[in-house]
Amino acid sequence: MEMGTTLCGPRGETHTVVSRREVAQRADVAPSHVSNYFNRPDLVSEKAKQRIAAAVAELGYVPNGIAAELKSGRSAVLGLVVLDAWIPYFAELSRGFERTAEAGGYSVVLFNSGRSAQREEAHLDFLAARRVAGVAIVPQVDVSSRLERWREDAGMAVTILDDPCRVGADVPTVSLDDELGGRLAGEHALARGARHIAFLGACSVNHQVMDRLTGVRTTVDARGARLEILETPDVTMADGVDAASRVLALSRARPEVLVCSNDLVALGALQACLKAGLSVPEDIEVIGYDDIAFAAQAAVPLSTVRQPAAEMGAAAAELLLRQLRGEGRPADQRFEPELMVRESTG
Amino acid sequence: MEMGTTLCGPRGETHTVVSRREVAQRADVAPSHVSNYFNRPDLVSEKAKQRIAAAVAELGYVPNGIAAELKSGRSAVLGLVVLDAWIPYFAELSRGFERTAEAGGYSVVLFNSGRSAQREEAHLDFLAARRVAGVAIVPQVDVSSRLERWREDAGMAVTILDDPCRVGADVPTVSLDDELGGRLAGEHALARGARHIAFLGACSVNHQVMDRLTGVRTTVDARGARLEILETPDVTMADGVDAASRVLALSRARPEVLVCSNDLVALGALQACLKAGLSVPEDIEVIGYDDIAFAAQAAVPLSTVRQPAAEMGAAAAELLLRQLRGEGRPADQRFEPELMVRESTG
DNA sequence: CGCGCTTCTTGACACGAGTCAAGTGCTGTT
DNA sequence: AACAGCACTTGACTCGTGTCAAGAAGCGCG
Repeated sequence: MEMGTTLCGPRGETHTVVSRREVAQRADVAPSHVSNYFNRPDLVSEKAKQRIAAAVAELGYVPNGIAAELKSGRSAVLGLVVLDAWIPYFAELSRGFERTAEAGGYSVVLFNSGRSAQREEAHLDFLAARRVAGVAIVPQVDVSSRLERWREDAGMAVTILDDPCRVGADVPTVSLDDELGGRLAGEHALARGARHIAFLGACSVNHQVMDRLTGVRTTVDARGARLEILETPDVTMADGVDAASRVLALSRARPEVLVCSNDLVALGALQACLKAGLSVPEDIEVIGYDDIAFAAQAAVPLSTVRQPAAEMGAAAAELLLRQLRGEGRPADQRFEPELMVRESTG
Repeated sequence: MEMGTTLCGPRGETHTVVSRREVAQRADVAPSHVSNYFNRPDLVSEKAKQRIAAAVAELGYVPNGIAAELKSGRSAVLGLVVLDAWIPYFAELSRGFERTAEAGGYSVVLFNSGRSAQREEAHLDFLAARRVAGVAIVPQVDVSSRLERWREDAGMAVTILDDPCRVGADVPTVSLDDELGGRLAGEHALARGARHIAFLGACSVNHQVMDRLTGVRTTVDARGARLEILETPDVTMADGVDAASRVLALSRARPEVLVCSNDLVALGALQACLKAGLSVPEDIEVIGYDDIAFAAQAAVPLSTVRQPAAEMGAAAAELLLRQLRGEGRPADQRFEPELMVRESTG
């Protein structure tokens, strides 16, 4: 008897994958009864249960989830697309998302766009093709109209983790007031008497960073202080080291405070300052953004603007779950940043 | 005409998902020709191509990847199960894995077991049901026999990121010599004249940590020095703070070096020491493990035993790809740790 | 014995694609 | 005019499941 699908390996070796037909045959029941055994066990007699259980064990049968999904038309999976999961902020966010999604009975597949619009699109294509139940994304470019169509036409749950005013179409968002975050950082710096501030970050690459800069600029302009901007290609520690070195190389008129677009840049800048023999905060102050776990733990504990990453991830998942429970289009979720004052600003 | 699958939302709203049938009808071709359009465009005339393309665009048709997978029996996805993706070491590892997998044409789904055997099993169930092409796992318990069966019976690619001697069955592994790592740390400490060493970590929870401890113990015993062990529940910074505090509370006979089971614990321990008014490395020395990016960046740059996380992740993916290319059971990959001496040990 | 009722059990039919042998035109050659 | 050859196009079948109406078996009751 040649049963089971035979897969031929690349070297000609063959493997047989067990399907419910073989199980049914061995247990001497109809194939559909094996289905009942898994999905509606109350319909199956004790005797049949035992025989099927034995056959399943002997053959090592695992129901094919793909076929089940095909039949039901949608899979119990939520997709999460972030910029870079290895940046602690996104790692935290993913963690919160995953916890909530799992509690709601969904699995999570995680993707990094790596800030590439191309990869972002490829990942969305993948998720769309898999008929995933819902998608949350920290977008690099505006994908809202596409997601809106998914929501409207296909009934998918979608959420964008970005400022609603950046989002063209009508898609639920989870966001944090980055401009306020920038103002908090700026005001804190000015309150400590600064007249010359440098902003370090990838301003032109990223909305959020731009908003933070706008917030800083608002406060600086209001007080007639001086703002210098140091553009970085990315927001890693190396970028921070680099940008800070550039600042310090300017012999005349060194800024009193370095406001950084995130904690990684700030940690890099901090390192560069210390290495240059400056002491923080006496000679120069540093402010970060995000409040990752390592901020409090740096050579000089870092003052920073806290984003509640895990909560935001959880909120995104919650928004998807609400849509999937059929509660309509949920309201946008807006979070507020919080200033954390530590030693790097005295 | 009522075409397309109609999904009924929980509130009674309906959505129609476009299938190739509607596209075919609108383009006035046979459904199977739409298949040709996507998979063998050379068979399709220019005229038909245009009509199909138009229909696809107008209806927003996205081929159902689930159905395609069902037909082919396997999906172009690799699963990666790690303990905690938000621990920097695993984040790095995932990054390496993802890069290599993607270069090989596979998508990656990432799971955290959170050190729970239950969740680990649930994730493996999920991957098995999805007929994923390959699975790599950093195991919490011994899952090797199960994976071996997958490889033998179903022709799946599998890899375990663990010491081969911990792995019962015949499954390709990627590992690092943790005992050597422990010896490196121990020898370094002793070479600096230490006679009393404390080891901080979750020894009983984790093979790797236990091996590191064994390595340390070997060197310590060989020199007749004293070794004290501080068990922690997990390997977070908080655990490090806690364990170090316990060490410092012992008024008599403070150890000269704290050897930690990973960098997070070491960073926590470092913080606790500094807060207690001790200076590092003058009053007490600290050694970590992993060499995460933040180790070099700590209050006192951290001496540590480097694990090439990204390379190990990439190696795991490569092992899977080799199996999928039909190159048989690849040889185990063994990495060597490397001592990184920084200021926390003078 | 016949009827209804409950408790299983079954076969037929989707789901949405890929595949392939068979079919339809059309062109060019003899 | 017949036919081979080529370029497309099509319908039927398959993948492994969930669902559901219909069938079977057993049982109690009148």
